[in-house]
Amino acid sequence: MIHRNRVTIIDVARLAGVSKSTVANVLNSPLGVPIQDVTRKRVLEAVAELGYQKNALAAAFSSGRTNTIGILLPQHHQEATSRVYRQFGQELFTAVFDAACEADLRVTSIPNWERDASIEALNDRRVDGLILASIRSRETVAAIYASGIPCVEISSGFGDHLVHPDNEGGIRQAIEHLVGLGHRRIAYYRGPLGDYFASERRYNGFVDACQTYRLSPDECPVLLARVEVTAQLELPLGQRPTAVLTFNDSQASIVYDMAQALGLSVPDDLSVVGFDNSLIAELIRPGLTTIDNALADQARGAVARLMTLWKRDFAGLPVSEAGDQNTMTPLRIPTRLVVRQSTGRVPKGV
Amino acid sequence: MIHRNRVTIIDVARLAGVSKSTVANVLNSPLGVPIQDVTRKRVLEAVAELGYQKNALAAAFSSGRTNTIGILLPQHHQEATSRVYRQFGQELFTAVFDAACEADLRVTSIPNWERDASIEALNDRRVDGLILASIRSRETVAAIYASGIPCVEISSGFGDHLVHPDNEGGIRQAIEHLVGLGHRRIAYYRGPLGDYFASERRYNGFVDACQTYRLSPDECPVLLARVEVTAQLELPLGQRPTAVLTFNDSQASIVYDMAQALGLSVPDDLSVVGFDNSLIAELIRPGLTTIDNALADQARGAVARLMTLWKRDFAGLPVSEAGDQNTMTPLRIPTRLVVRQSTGRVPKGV
DNA sequence: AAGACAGGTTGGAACGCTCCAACCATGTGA
DNA sequence: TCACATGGTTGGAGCGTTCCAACCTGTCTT
Repeated sequence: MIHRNRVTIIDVARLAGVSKSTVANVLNSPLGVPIQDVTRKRVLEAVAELGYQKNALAAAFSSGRTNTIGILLPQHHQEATSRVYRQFGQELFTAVFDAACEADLRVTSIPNWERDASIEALNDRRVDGLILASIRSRETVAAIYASGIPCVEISSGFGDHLVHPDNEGGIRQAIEHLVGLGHRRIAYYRGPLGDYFASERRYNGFVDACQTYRLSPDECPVLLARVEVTAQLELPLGQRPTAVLTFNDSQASIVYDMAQALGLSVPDDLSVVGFDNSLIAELIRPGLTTIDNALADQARGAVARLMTLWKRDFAGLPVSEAGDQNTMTPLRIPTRLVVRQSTGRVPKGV
Repeated sequence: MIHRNRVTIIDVARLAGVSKSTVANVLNSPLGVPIQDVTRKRVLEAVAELGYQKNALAAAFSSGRTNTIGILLPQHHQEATSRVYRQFGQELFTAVFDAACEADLRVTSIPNWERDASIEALNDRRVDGLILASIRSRETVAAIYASGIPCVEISSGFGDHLVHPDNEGGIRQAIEHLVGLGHRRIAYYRGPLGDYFASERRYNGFVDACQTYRLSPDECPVLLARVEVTAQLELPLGQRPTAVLTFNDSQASIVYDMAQALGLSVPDDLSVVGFDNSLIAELIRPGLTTIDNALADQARGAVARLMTLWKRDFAGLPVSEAGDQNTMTPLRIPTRLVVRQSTGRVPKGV
């Protein structure tokens, strides 16, 4: 070990002619310990003169708080995981990172967890809390909650502390947009994804919105497989959907490809709406109209939630205290419609 | 502080009937301390029985080693930063993360650095080393090196320890591919990016490759601005480039848009080749032929380099020891041509 | 005058590891 | 027999903070 002889709090104390406790009080002043202005000034001068830097490691060890959030991304490693899918995790990481920075917290990515079930390894005190992203295994989530580390889930729904986009509302916004353009035959391509939390919510949102806007279920089929989409698009005008709403942007790009194969133009013959406003929506042509899932807001919400859990933890209350409404209520983040070029008025003759 | 009464190494020692040093020796066995099999067994049983988990924080504090790599992504925060650009940083983070996992290391993302020049804040002992990604400020890099934290640069070239893709070789592969398809008029869209490390290398690679393949500089213009690209593509067949090679994938998608605006089909009228094999290359249509920058290999290389720096540090040698060839030589990672649908045979009649 | 109290400061224990010098057997060569 | 190495184990110092009870010095209250 190469302990370059660093300046410690004691050196500062000596130079300033005070005790190390006083130095600590000055440096951690937000804690509310009163200090005379003269003293504070002397200490700060000594700090500046010696170029003192707090040893974050020692502080963390002593206090038990690391000011670090761990983030668990789903199946980060699996070779089979497609790049588009990883993309979501990466965007989420960035969003959490930015939110954490605003709160002066650090972020680390936690490895390997789903593969070797090494959830206990989380317990090594390196993080004060966890953010779980889009986890699909109920057991995993349960085990993590059981470990006692404060944690918040984003885009999944197994545990106590949830943050997710307003999936139903987002779908409603999409339908509203399409209805406004004259569409009545709107298919929902639910896609092959089964076990996502969002999948179910969005599906429910679709059914609800159809009722709200008095769209007949016959005219608004829910499609599960690619062949079904193709079959629908092959129907003659007047019978085929004039718009397809998809579970996420990646599915929308699949619809693009199918439409092209059938000689249908987006948006002239077919309007397409995605969900998430991921990078792909920006990149594919025509630009995809989609529902922004407000990832940055989700992340901010998750970080804030984590911080309230800490505060409560600090006050000594049990985490699962019943009746603590404001932390147990899922945080639902408003979505926003982003209109690009993939949606247009319903074709003439419908 | 909520010190849940956790199991410590001393509890294990007591149960196993040995000293805590012995427990430590068993648990850190790779260090080469010899231990009797009976003892090891007893200790491990005690560990299992008590469910002992090493307090990583205490270990880090005591040893001064955190087994954590910090990664500095460029301009992470700036609002103006485009999503496509962030994408690179995100992919890099993932690549480093994966590489670090293989080496049993953690990764944290370091905030705010370019904005408030808080490089000293890196010195808080939270990380053992740094990976700098595509930094554009020579001063920043110099300051970080000066701080004494071992660090390796990816895709920039200011300091002592570099990892970068074989930019020249990649461009050569691209040219070779195009020449093989019959192209002679190959434009290089260098784009507006000025101060990237890779920018210069790739440009040099282009000039070299043109010489190698005896392509005349007149027929192979280097384009800096969009208007120049448009001007070139407006020339009649026989005079206009039949292929455009771009500095990166994002530029290639711009060329797509310009070609479409001019009624040129990719790849029938115009072949396009990108660089990086980023997500965008996969997503845009037609799929973009591009040079894979082997980010995963770059990351692995960077992590490995960092580890050799630690080893050397540990041996007490000065970091900037002259003549240490194998750590001072930049690591050049081979690239790979990825052929998709954006390249085809040169149009008839050229 | 004595007590209570507030503002400001202090000393030292505690955190749970790592690391090292020292130690104890036992075997080996001279 | 002694010196010496070798395998295995141990006790204790040290890391640099945080946190708390205690303390000091005034001022206010009764």
